[in-house]
Amino acid sequence: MTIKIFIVDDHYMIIEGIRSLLQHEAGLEWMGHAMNADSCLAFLEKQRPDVLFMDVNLPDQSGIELCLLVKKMYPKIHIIGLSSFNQYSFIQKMLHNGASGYVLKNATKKELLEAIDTIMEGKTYISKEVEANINISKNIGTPLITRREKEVLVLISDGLTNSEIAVKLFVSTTTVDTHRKNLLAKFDVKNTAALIRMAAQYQII
Amino acid sequence: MTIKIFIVDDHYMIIEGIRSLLQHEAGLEWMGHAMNADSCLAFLEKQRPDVLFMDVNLPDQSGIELCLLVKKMYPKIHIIGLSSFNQYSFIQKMLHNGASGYVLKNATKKELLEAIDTIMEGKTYISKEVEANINISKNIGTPLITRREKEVLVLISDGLTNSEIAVKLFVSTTTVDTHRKNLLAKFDVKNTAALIRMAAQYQII
DNA sequence: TAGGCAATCCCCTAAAAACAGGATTTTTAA
DNA sequence: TTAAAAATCCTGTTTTTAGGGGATTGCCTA
Repeated sequence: MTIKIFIVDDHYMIIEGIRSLLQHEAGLEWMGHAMNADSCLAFLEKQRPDVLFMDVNLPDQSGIELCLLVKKMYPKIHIIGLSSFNQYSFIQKMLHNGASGYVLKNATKKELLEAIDTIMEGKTYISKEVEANINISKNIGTPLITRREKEVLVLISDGLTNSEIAVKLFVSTTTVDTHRKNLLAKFDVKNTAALIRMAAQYQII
Repeated sequence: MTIKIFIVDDHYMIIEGIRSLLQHEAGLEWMGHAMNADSCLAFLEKQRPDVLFMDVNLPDQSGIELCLLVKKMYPKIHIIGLSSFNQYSFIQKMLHNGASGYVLKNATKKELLEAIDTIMEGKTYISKEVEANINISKNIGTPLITRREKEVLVLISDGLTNSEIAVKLFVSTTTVDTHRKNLLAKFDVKNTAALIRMAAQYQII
């Protein structure tokens, strides 16, 4: 039984890279690629791969959302998250949304084959490099902020004051102030400057 | 006459991707790859490609520095910068350090061939996508800040208050305040939050 | 050698953010 | 369905920034 492989990624070189690494592998069948979420979904309407490599960042829709969608519609498809960044928040979200694995875009052929084997057995594959980072991230702790907190954070970084944010979000200034306090606490910083720098580093803004 | 191609990139898939796109192209000779600056330099001691694709981010040394080094030692090699990010500061630095071109990692085969042709004619190749971004970046204009202002900016982003910065720099708090005011004016923002976000975007901090 | 710029310092006021310590109501997820 | 989490609101006080004015020194260069 051959394992059917499909990939959705907007980077042509990654598609070619993975294809080049896997195409002639025994037991694998290369079904092709899509370069955005829409064409990926269109493809899945007609054909079903066993393994779907999915870029976390797609042009039309985030891979994180697409992952949830695909898993809901076709639960049998095993999804492997694909990203240049070893970023805990992405990995966490992909796995939460049903991905069975996560590999970086600098993975070797050996790693890819290992990933495919592992997830076809129903297990979860996380490359060692990523795993190490998860532990670090858990320790350092990328703050888990809520939707509303993120909204506020973005508006703060836009240069708005509490009262301006309050007007924009139709809430009281004290509410905004509370969100702000929580953000400072979650990021463990003592003022806005440090908050914004960390948010930028974590790529939240 | 065949054009000899070499690549230095730590992402295996990018290497394979480019190889897959170019390897069987008439007139091109694929020399191989290096995955870090050191092995790239070691390779160049023995062989000389005509075109060298160079990742901006390498594990042991930044591609920006490597570019300068390679150009100094082997001026005849044409370097094409390679990056996932359409970031003006990188592009600018690569070109300043002698690169002849800059392409993104989602380039198509056509684009790569165009890039190679263009730079072999001695011209500079910048993909349209990147070019558009350069113009935007130039218009927005990274503010010209002084040494001292940058010092203050970094300390602000560390979360220090004016008085803490004053102690650290052995100056009065009013001095720090003045620098801060000048920073706000130069970045054309009205508070610290927006200042830090811009500084992060411009990669000043 | 004069003008420009960087770096330093000062005063004052108003606005904003940080700190403290609450409370209530919705949502969400186990 | 129920407990936890998120979102909302409040009253205070203190600290820090922002905005408005200045001024002096020293260095570089046109």
